[in-house]
Amino acid sequence: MAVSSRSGPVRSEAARQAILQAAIEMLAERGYDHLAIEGIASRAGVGKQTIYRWWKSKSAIIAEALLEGMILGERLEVPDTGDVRRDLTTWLHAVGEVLLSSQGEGLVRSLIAAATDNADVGQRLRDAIAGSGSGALSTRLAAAIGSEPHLPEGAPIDDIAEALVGALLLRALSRSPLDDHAIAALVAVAVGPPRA
Amino acid sequence: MAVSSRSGPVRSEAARQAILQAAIEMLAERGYDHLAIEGIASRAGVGKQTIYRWWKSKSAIIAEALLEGMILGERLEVPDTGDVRRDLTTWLHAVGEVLLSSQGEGLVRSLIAAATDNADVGQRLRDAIAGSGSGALSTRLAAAIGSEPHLPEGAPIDDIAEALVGALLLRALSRSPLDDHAIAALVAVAVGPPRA
Amino acid sequence: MAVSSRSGPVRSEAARQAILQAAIEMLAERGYDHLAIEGIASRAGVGKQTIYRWWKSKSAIIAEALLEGMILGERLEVPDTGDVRRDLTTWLHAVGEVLLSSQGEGLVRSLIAAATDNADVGQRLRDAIAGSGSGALSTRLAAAIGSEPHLPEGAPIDDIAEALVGALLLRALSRSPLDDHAIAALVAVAVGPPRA
Amino acid sequence: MAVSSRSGPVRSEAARQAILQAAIEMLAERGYDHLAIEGIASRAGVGKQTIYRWWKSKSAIIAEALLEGMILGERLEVPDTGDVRRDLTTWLHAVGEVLLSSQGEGLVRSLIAAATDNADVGQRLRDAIAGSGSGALSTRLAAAIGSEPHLPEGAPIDDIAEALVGALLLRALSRSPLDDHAIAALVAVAVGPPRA
DNA sequence: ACATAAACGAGACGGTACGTCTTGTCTTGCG
DNA sequence: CGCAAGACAAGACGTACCGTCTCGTTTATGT
Repeated sequence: MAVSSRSGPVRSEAARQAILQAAIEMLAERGYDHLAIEGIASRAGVGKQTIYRWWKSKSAIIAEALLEGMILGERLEVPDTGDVRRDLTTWLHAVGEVLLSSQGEGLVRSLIAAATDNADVGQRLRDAIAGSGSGALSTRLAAAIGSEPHLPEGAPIDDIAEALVGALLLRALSRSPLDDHAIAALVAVAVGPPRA
Repeated sequence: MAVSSRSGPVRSEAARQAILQAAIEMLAERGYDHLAIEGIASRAGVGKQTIYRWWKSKSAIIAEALLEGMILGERLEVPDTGDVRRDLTTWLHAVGEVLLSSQGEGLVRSLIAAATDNADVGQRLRDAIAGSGSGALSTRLAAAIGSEPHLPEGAPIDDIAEALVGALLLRALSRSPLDDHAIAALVAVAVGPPRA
Repeated sequence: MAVSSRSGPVRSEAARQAILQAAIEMLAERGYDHLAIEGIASRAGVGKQTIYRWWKSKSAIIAEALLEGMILGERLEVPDTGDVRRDLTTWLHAVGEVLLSSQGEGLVRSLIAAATDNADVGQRLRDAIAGSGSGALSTRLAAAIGSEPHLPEGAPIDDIAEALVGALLLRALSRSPLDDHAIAALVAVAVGPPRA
Repeated sequence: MAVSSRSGPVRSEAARQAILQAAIEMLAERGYDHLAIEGIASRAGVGKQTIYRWWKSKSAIIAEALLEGMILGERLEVPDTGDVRRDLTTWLHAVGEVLLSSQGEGLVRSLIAAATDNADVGQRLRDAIAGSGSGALSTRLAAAIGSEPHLPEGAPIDDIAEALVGALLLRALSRSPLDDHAIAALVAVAVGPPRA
């Protein structure tokens, strides 16, 4: 004898998808602070009220899109060849390219801007990159425990990952290129100086 | 025998100061994205055109105020007692309080938001905290070279400082509190695990 | 079986009225070129966009108010006692007072200024005064056909009316008072010299 | 032993001419209400203060240019062939062309707009057209006294001229074309119906 | 099947802020 | 001391969005 609470139509999944899709497209195109709810509604073919009914702010839309993996996708997975220095180096090169690419330039900063007024975005941004899933940075570092000077048993894996990601954000904010030298230095910070 | 390039009135220093002052006050009060140029002009008793004549955007105003030390001031200097672990711990406690305080909450995120559309702000933010002046983090770490496991001769001081600051920004974005455990972990990332 | 062309909210008649009312009040108070759209919006308790949505310029607002009879009203009707000379004289005295009165001073010139960038205003201004409704000048002259030297069968009634109104506008522009002598002369121009 | 009343340079005639010239050019190009004092100063190569020092408003500049004959020039002189009907017809055709021409379109309305906030402009506008110099309308009508039905001895010449000019202004304001029919009607108003 | 009622698209509304333009005054240094 | 140049406080311009609110239409239940 389950009772339904009300009659009438349910939330339109098509509208939800269209909104998220329009949001991430326009985020990439115009950046977070030229992203307008009216623009999203118009591009998604949706009334503004449909957005306001389900989300509190535009940052909440971004947070949801981020959670669904619609933004960063799998572009930033850390490889695992067994050699953690090589893997980190490879990954940092990939990240560096995203930071500089025409589509990524601005995207990362846009996400930071979104995080600025929505803690969820910040958390999901951190989890998505440093987090503990498969392909995530923490996981990769954990697998290397014992093999590098800075990664003894009990090393603060999560904090190392966080510091690494933080350093990348800082570079994104100051538009410093992530060149070979910087990459080597970051690897050294994370796992220790190369053996002689 | 300097020659002046033109005649006519000269930039009003009083107006410049009033604008910067009004900007940082309102930044602290209302956050970066409720900071309005009209509001700054009105609070500074200045015409809008006087702002647009000299700055390209509100983030440029913040960048200039930051450069003049009107925002972070000397609140974030790293102490130097000779014991780098103790000094970092003390400093991180101070930073943690700024991040949580009613006046600092939002201020750091506001600066990040400003950095989001102005590379200068990002650079000055980094320099102001990680930079190499007296009382700056890099300087303090350099002084400790040789005394800690992660700080041998040739350690990538600047990158360590950057990673530390980045980690703090990331915590600011995700509103993670900077508790004793996190502080200890960050110290370990920077200078290595405590000796037995 | 009329079909509506779209769904959604409908134009607010209250806002429209408030805008027209505010516009004519401020026109009388401050004159056409100190009439600001922002001022109208503010006095009408309306957003600026609500004005721009429906009118192209401030002169279009004046044109509409004029069309609705909100400005000149019935102040300028030509009387009809059967004696066209007496009627014109009476009417010109009334017009002269409007031109000189504190509320009319400026109002007529303001309407001329509005006509300056909106043909509709010019047309409605002409129609409202010279036009062919009941109480209008043309009508009164037509009724007098055959009774005066300049008004034989086939006289160019409309052009006489237009010339008369034009002469009044020219006096308004040059701030020449409309004294008894001028009135008599204008009557003579319109209907001919008095009989001996 | 003439004494000068003060030291220092004297009003620059070159600047005065440049200002008047720039003003009438821009008046023709952009219309009275897009005519900006800054624009005049800039085009004339003059400081704004030099304008404000000598004129109270932009309409005063127009008034002065009008007085000097820099605007209407001799374009509107009434011919005198001895046949007043023909002369008026010719003149009205010329006026009609000015009203419709690309350079005159707007110019007349601009002058009306200027008259709107400067009685001098109105007066000079009337005098320049209806006035009593050689080639002026009143003069031409006076010469025809006795030869036409509406022009007996003692006819109100000045008022007829004024009514005619007023009718033209009204047509300029309402953008009514001055076609052959209208011209014939105006001639009839001024001098009476054509003889059978 | 029908009534109910929520979700929808559209978009008008009162507002705030934008970045630009112009006003009239003031300031500086040249001639 | 007149002038060209131009900074200044003030404030209106017309545009872009905000978040709320009405419309009229379109579904999905519950009766």
